Amino acid sequence: MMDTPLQKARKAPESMKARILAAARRIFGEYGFHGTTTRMIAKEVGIDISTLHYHWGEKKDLYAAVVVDINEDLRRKLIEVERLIHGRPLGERLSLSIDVMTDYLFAHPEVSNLVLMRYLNKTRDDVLVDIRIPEFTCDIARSMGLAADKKNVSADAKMKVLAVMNSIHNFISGESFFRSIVRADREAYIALVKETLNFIHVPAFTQNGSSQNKR
Amino acid sequence: MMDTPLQKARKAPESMKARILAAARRIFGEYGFHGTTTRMIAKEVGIDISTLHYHWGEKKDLYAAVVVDINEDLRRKLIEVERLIHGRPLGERLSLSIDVMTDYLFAHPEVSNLVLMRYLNKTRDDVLVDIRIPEFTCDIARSMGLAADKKNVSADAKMKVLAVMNSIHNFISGESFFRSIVRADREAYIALVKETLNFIHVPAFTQNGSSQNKR
DNA sequence: AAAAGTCTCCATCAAATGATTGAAGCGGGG
DNA sequence: CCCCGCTTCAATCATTTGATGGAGACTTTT
Repeated sequence: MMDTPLQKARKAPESMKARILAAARRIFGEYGFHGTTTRMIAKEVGIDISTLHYHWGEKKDLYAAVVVDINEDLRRKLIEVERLIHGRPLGERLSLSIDVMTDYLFAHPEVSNLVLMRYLNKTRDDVLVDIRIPEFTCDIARSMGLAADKKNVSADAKMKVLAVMNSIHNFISGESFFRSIVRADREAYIALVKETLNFIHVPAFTQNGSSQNKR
Repeated sequence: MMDTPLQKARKAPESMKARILAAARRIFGEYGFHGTTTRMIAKEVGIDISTLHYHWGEKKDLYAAVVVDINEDLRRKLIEVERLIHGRPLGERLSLSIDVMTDYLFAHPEVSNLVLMRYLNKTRDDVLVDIRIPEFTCDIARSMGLAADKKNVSADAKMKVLAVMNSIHNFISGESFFRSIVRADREAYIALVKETLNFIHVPAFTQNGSSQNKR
């Protein structure tokens, strides 16, 4: 006997609220805040817009939840990476971080999209969310040996971290665009991204003058 | 005797069509395609929306015109930079390019914004414009000595150029955000950006292995 | 000075969009 | 079995938004 649509939804392993959030991540990540309509998200989940509003309230509240969600994911991943690279020499730390973060972000491109959109696009209705990037930046700076502790990080060190982070996000978010330029399939493109990121960043951080951080 | 509003507009040095385009650059650059309404642009110019539609037709046509406009500006600037750096050694070429392009883009941040948005945000209504980035990429690759001619540029070389270009655009577009992180005023931030870009990119392109391009 | 052309605005429309309301479906506890 | 809370949806509302028509102001042409 067939399930009614309602029963089907009930049986879903994820709650409706979580399913909406997941869909919102994808759509907001693809089209941005103003480019996304609540109807687009509802359609992606296969529900009515009133159900969406029932669970999340206003559009901007849902968007705020999405931003918090991806920030949490990003934080978890960064902690994981920090553990992984602990104790290795700087060049290796950087190379490994690039490798792991690139793989992660290619699997979750909406993270890069939303991070980048967050400081590129202004939003007419100001959505107030605590963005965690400043905090992450300090963490990474310490982890890369650019600062002694995460409280006292120089502007210079922060800028270097931002440069590395952004260059990764850029290649993820611009995938479709850049792939058409270099004419590569997905796999080849990912390899190219890693190669390029290593080419650009490793020499800068391992050159003489910052080699005291190597160990 | 006071001029009527109409007479005042007539006397404007720029044509109404050009004024609308200039305002559209700013607003589209700030809020993106969907985040911008024709009313916002009209208000910025101080005119009625019907006047805007009279000169430019549909919203997407105006947006397309803006993209073409910034691409033309960017092309001109790149040619200028190419002339400026001609004949110098690679490290100097790169450093000088960063300096000049950074100054230019900080004076016209909507250029960076629109370029980045172009390959980040999808647009619901597909605006079809020939984006010139692929062409620029090849030009710069040749200019940087990464390719013999602009017809045969390897994927590898293109990726390196894209990495450099994007890192500049990023620091311009994210100015307000990044400045709050590093707590710098505009002038100090610009200096930090140049310093960071040189720190990141110069070693990569002047290290042993690519020094044959140094000449 | 009349006519034609150009440009601008006011009023208005139709569609899209964010949001709400009330009714109905569904499941669990009495 | 029936009530009750939780969830979902169809219908609907109010506002925003892209776009247009027509009248009026100004300039140029005749």
